[in-house]
Amino acid sequence: MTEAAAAELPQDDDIGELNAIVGFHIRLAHGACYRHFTETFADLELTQKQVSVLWLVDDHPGMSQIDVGTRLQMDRATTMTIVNRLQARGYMRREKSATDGRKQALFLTPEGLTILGHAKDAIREHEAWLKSRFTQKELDTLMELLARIHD
Amino acid sequence: MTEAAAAELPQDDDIGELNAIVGFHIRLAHGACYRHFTETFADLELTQKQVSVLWLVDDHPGMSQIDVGTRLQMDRATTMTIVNRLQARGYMRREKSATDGRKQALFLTPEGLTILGHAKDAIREHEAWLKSRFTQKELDTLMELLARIHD
DNA sequence: TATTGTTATACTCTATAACTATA
DNA sequence: TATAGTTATAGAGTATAACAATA
Repeated sequence: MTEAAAAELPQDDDIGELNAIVGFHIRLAHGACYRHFTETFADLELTQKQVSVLWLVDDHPGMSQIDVGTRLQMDRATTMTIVNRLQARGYMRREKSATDGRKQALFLTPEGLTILGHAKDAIREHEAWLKSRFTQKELDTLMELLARIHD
Repeated sequence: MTEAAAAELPQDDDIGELNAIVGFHIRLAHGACYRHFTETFADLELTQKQVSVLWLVDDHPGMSQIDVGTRLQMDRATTMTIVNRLQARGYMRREKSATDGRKQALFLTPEGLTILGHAKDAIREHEAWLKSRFTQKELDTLMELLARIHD
């Protein structure tokens, strides 16, 4: 790099006015998490959303797709594609709901339970990476502030 | 919903153990921002990433694609697709760099400057929505904590 | 050799619209 | 009428791999 260019671009990570935009920092932080998550889960071949759905359905066996979508803040159609993928891989099954014929009841298969176990191990690793830069008090603050955005 | 089902699913937004995962809150907060941003920018038909690139190139005229990618934490190929789209819409142009033949120098067109002006207005609206739930001190804290994740 | 841009390719998330079945 | 699931479709971001041009 020439001296003129170096003067023009003082630091490699200088983002100028964008630095004052809150939404921009949320986006960058999310991107960093996304990339680390993808690396951590490369062997399991699971995405953040897929793990969230597996975890949630394991917590609430028999829940409907619309419920999954509501809790994870996804559209019906978006939920559909994710459940389809998990079902195609043998991790989840659909059953007609006994109480409401419009709904499908979702359950993990034994294979789904196994992969969720591995996923939770990987999540612990991923969370440790994320938490390493904060004190517990800072983590509590961060989660409380983030919750105000998505609630 | 039956009483049994209501007991099974106490709250529509109960996400169980997932609530303790930091990465999950980042994802949800990002999703909420993403959706509000998309609504706010529906008329302009610009995405978060597109606005970021326009803004950054306006701040640093003549910067290269690799620089854009580094600062916004994107892959070379990812940067490529976004710049292609902005160029196809007439908002940005490429010039061969005078100092390094491998690089392209990026500039906004007059149309790009105009749309960026409108985008900055929309950003103010979006940021106001985001900031409305925080005090200034909380905002400072939030941005500082988020920066520790993406730096 | 390393860097930058480019092209081709692929996958996931996201959503809208329209249709079917059920409440 | 409203809700839930389904299908089709499309756009955007993300990345890897391979290649060309340049440093």
